[in-house]
Amino acid sequence: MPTPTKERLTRERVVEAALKVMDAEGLDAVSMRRVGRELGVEAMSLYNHVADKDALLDGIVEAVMAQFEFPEATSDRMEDARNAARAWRDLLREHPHVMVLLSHQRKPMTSLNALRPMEYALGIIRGFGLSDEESVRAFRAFGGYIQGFVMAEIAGMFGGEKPKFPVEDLAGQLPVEQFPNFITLMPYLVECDFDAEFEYGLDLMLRGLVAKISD
Amino acid sequence: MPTPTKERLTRERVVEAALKVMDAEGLDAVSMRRVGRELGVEAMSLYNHVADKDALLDGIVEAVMAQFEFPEATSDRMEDARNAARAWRDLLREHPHVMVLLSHQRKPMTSLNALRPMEYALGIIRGFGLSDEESVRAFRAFGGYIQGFVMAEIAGMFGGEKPKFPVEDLAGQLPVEQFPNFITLMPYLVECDFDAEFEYGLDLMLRGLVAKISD
DNA sequence: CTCTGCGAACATACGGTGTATGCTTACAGC
DNA sequence: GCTGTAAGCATACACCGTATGTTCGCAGAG
Repeated sequence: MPTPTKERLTRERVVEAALKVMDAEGLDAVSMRRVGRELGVEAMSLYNHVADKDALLDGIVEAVMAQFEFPEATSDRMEDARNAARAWRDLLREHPHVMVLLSHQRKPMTSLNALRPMEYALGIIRGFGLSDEESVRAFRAFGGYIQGFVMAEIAGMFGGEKPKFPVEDLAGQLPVEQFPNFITLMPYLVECDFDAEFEYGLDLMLRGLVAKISD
Repeated sequence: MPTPTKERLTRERVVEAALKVMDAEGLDAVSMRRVGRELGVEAMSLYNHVADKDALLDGIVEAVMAQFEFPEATSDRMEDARNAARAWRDLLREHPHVMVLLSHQRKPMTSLNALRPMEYALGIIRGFGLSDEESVRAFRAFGGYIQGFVMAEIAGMFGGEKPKFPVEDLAGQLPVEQFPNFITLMPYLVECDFDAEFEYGLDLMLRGLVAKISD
């Protein structure tokens, strides 16, 4: 057994360390030097296992995808769909900073680990009995919704707990006559029960889907 | 009249230059030095008009929001909703890199310019006759979908034209028995008519909404 | 007109970043 | 034990955000 204190570097260990740093200190903290330090190694040593920083970031995304927890199937297709959506949301929320990485990706992900959750979701959607083409469309629509919702959730666009919508600052200086809807809805805009809101939008899409199917 | 070649710097001019650089060369190109050069000025001069780089990036987001083009109202609520969604998508696609900025925002936007499109959308949704609380939920659901779809679209997650899904590379090495759905749907996953797909998901949500209303 | 005051623009410097290049070290196979 | 090879390291470069201190140009006062 080799000395465990000086275990060899591997691509996996490098990516894992980078993910750890990102989760703990944010995306900006993920520098080659910082990740190296996390592993007790100089920055340049990482390049023996990772082409460049972009490749490292890609590795992080892949590693996160690999953590997707496949929900158990139930007897209810609707519930399966909901569970899959929830699992995807949970995963994104567990690693909030991957959202930024996803948002400036420039190519589809192709690693098996990244594809497996996709395969899983496609299976569920096909179960609804849509045509192949429409299955793909529904898949993308749901994917878009989930990702977009979580992005807004994480980014704090919905107000909610995090920084709280600065109503008091705003309400005063807002030209009332120009923002009637905003002002009327302010009480509900200020707070946000993320779970409930997520389920609401999910329900919207699912209802639309069954409506489309029964055409 | 002051010499036009040496016009004074303003916050507006700085932000505008930064937006121009971002659109033309990407987000990474937006550095204080680069923006300064765009204006024929040293990097540090920018700090007379912008607190720091984060404030500059916030300014970019705000400037983009201000470009939102409000569609004319029609006699059809559904069509109005669709038009608003399309306008929002168009705006995001015109400045693809703001997506990244939106995704690591940490607070709601509060400038009037940023709020105006929101006010507009809230008005349309309230027109459907939902309760105040439900109007907000629907607003967030739609917003999530649109943003998420465009993010996936821009990021190239859908394959489509940009880098084309590397099917040939993938199809060969895919463990076929583990990815039956993926392989079956591959033809539709490879190509993507973004406009049509966007409309499909939008339709899904709108149908769900009317279904919910007629409960 | 000069003088003054003040904000805008600049110059410099510091500690950080990604990574190209070349060196050193340690281990695998003979 | 010797050697080839790859892993890890040290150095260096260009660029980054920005703190700090200086200089410049113009507005208003006398």
